Amino acid sequence: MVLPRDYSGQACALARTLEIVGERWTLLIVRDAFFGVRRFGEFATHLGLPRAVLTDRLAALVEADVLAKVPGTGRRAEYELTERGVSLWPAIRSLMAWGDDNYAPTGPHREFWHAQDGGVLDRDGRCAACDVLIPVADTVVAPGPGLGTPPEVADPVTVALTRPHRMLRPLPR
Amino acid sequence: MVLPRDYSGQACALARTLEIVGERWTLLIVRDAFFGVRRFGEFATHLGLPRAVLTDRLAALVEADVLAKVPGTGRRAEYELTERGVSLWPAIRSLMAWGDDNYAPTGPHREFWHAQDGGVLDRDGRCAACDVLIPVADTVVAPGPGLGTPPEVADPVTVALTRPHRMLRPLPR
DNA sequence: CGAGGTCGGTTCGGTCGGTGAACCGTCTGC
DNA sequence: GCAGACGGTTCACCGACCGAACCGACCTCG
Repeated sequence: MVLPRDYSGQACALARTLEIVGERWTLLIVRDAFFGVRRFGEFATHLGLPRAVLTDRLAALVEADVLAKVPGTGRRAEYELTERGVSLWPAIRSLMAWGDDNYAPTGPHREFWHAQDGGVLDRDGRCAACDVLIPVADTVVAPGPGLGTPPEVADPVTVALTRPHRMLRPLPR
Repeated sequence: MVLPRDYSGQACALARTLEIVGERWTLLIVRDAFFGVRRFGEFATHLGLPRAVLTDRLAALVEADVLAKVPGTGRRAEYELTERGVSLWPAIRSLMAWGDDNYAPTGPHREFWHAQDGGVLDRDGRCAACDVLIPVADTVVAPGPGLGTPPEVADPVTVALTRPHRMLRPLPR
């Protein structure tokens, strides 16, 4: 789509938001960043999108201050969510919840736990055990009942994403 | 974009959601539906999108059971949010809030009030006056400090959307 | 009843973005 | 030093989007 390079004239916060994260693939890239994906190749193999598009999207997200390009190990760059990027979490969480509600007859694809006490989080991010709003960084993402088993031979990124792990932490490599 | 006709292989609730509402214009159409827009021509004039695209999007939303095509006055059809469509509100609200937080230096574009007591709603939809979660149908949408004044000569739909009114109710014509 | 206007929608040609595969230079690990 | 991994670019093809013109059904008014 030219999804959102601009929604000209739309004096609306939603239109402005979609100019940033409304293009094809963009929200999936951001979601993966929440789940710990950080390197170009990891995004490419997990999402299976054309590399030229990935280059374009990452640059746009850095430009918009949603991701930051930071030097990683061995001089390879990594992409890391900024504070602005992390603040997108409630919106992404809501969209996932809607998808689970409507298209996951066997239950949600993923669950979220409070890292400190293991309590399950509701869709607003409140812990069932301690009844407190949990920041994303203290959240563990884990496969839910609706997440089918991945194909026998899956790439290492998909495998790493399918086991419980702390959000925002780089995937083990 | 082929935005989301399919994100093949993505066993993820977010990808599934974006297949439905991730294409260019789709979420803006749904937002307008929340604000009371119901007729083909109203969507077309307010959004300024190609009519062929609007035809396509409305059909897809009806097919996905987000909108329902109902007979209106004088045999003209109207498009109305279904229960499934209404349940998209938290996600849309979150995306708008993010846009306001990051790109509205003078304050939010819109405010939401509890229709019964006039209390201001926070971004989770809780009323500051009575401290209860307010359903969308009991919400009034009103211009906020960040919403610039529309151009002198604005179309009637834009004008109607710029004054406080109950959500989900058809716009006065 | 006939003319003009409104409305919902389709058609069409031009343009733009996405797709997928091949290619390239740098860096890493052995 | 060499082979492979990695991040990124290039290119040709294709489908979606854009904008304007067109169309038929219905409404309104004289």
